[in-house]
This record gives sequence, C-alpha cells and structure tokens, in this order.
Amino acid sequence: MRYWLMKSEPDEVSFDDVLAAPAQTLAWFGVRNYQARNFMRDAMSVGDGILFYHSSCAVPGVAGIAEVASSPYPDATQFDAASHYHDPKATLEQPRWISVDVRAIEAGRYLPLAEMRSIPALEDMVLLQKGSRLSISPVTQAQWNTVVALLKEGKR
DNA sequence: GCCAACGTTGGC
DNA sequence: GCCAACGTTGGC
Repeated sequence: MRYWLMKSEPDEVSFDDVLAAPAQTLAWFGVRNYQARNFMRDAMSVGDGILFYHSSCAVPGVAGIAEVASSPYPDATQFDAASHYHDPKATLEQPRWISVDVRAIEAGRYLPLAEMRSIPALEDMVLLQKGSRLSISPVTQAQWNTVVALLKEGKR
C-alpha cells in the first residue's frame, strides 16, 4: 500500500467529475512524462491512496481523496489522431503511455497549495520542492496522514 | 501573460 | 554522448 499525489487540471477533469462518474471511477489519461508513467506502471497497486490535486487553476490544491482502482493499461488517447494526447510513435503493439482507473473516495475541505506550504510536516513533499512538475508523485505515510487530517477538518 | 525550471529533441 | 534550442509545466 502506497500513497500518491496526482495532478489534474480541473477544467479537464475535476475531483467532482470523478465523484459524479459511474462507480465514482474514471480513467486517468494523458500522462506524457516517463517518470510519472513509470510510477503507474511499476509502483502503483490497486487500493493505493491518492491525493487528488487541482493544478493550473485559480487556487491550486488538494480537492479530495481517491484510490487506484485498476491495474495499468494502455492509454487510449495515444492512438487517437484527433486527441491532444495523440502520440504518433505509439502503436497498438507497442503502446508507450498507460492509464489507471481512479475512484473518488471523498472530498474534504479544499486544501490550497499555499496552506500546504505553511505546514512544516509537509515541507518534504515532492509537490512542494522547487521546480517540481511531476504530475504523479509519491507521498509518505506521514504526509498522507497529515493531509487527510486537514481535509477532514471540515467536510463539504 | 510572465518566466523559472525542467524535459525532450536532434545535430554534430 | 554532448548540449543548444525548443517545448511544457504550472504558480504567480
């Protein structure tokens, strides 16, 4: 059992979108970074905890708690010539990019990035390191416990 | 919209 | 394999 932080642009897929999906589950698609892909491929397991983070928006921050709901499988958008995520070098025989399914568990109060930066227990989070842009990053048990406690301070 | 930081590409 | 140029990320 591991823990992860996964970034999504809420204009594209928000935490509420996942909550509203059938079985509260959506495919996590569009990862086009090898390090992030390798985390999904090599280190994720069904049931791992996910901090669902909203990036590239007015107030970036953690929007809710989710979990890994599938094994890795090829990301369909890489084969779609009409998709923003199309990769001409990927083939059905040799896919380059993968997805996992993500199931929303619960929304806490919204935890803004600025607040996370003010919390000493979170200062080592990969997300908060200078220049960190990884869309999927590992979270320690202690960091997870801290963030979950903050999310549960006030429920929506 | 700016720009720092990082990743990828491609010529050599 | 080096590294300059270019593209992307993402907070502000």
